[in-house]
Amino acid sequence: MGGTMATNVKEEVLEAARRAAQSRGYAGLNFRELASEVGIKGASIHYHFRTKADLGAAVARRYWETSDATLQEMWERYPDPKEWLRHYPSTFRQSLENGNRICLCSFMSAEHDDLPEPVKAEIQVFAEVNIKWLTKAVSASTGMSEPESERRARSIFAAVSGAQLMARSRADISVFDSLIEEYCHSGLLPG
Amino acid sequence: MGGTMATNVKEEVLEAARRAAQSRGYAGLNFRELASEVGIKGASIHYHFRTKADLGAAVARRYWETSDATLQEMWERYPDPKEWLRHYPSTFRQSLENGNRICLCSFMSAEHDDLPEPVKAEIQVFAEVNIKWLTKAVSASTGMSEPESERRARSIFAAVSGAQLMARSRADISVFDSLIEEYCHSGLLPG
DNA sequence: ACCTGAACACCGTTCAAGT
DNA sequence: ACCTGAACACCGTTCAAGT
Repeated sequence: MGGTMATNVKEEVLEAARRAAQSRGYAGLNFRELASEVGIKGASIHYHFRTKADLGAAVARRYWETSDATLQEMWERYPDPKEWLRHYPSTFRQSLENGNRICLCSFMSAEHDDLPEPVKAEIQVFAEVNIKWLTKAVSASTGMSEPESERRARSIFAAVSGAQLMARSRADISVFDSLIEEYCHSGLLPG
Repeated sequence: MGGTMATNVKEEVLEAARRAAQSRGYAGLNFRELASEVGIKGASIHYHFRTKADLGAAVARRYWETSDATLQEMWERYPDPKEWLRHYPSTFRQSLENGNRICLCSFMSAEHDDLPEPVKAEIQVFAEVNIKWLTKAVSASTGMSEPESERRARSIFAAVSGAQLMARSRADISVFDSLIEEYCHSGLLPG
């Protein structure tokens, strides 16, 4: 009878919204469709999330929190810093595996001009969390200076995002793998 | 008098739609708004473009045709193949300069799942045209083998797209410049 | 040939009402 | 506490009808 066992409608909406937003963006989110997935009516979502902007911001916040946790786990799982960078692209690969979805941050970066401020803010945090993690990983595995590591971290983040986007446009995950391989080959990513 | 002097409503719609799509995507295109920019009513656009899908496909086709012409000009303007690659990112930079817009292909790649087939097809051609051009530029300036050059060309296209997307999310063109610089520094782009 | 009014289906949102 | 039907103002899209 613990609270954790109960189905939580709010959580289900949040999860359905995340999946939808990774497929069709913030503009593609709609209350009536999300509601029907969860088994309630469109109007009922407003009980849990006051506005669409609130839902979008909640989804984006949860998204970077999850990413943060996943990256921290990689911290602990692999002893060698070089492993960190080698495994980083797999977090983006998983979105593609999961219904050819892309990173929420990438989709919402494209939608930038039509996004409510609070949503933009949470999306920014996702990028910052990833870049901070990458900076440490680059620094630890190459011995680059801190500003150099950050510049490299940013370029890795942008390049991996671009690879994911291109793979989605072909609906072909092997495109992603080839691009990452070439990033390694060219020197952007380590060996 | 000459047909080239007459204002051409269809052309104006096409141009307004391109600008809108680079800001807000295919989903963000709307007939009433485009029409009011051109001075007609929303419904009138359907005389020139049967459906939104037809308009989208026409915009995307025109987009790769223009890109193709621009790239061919670079062919002729610069004698040294190394200049070709150095100038390639500037075509993406211009979209950012022009109202923080992004490449139509990038936005529509994100929107992949909600795109009519003919639009997807034209967008694919844009990527192919760019990759073919880049392949020649890489091959001519590095002496890499043909398959190696194409792999590198694809990774440059993906990475530059990602850099543009990230710069848009910050609404800061200097982010783009820093990323390109770091691509050069890392070896993805030449020196 | 070129354009429009009016209708349609759908959206986010609100709110009084239900349990 | 949690959900709903109905209504509202608005949107993109369509099509028969205008000139």
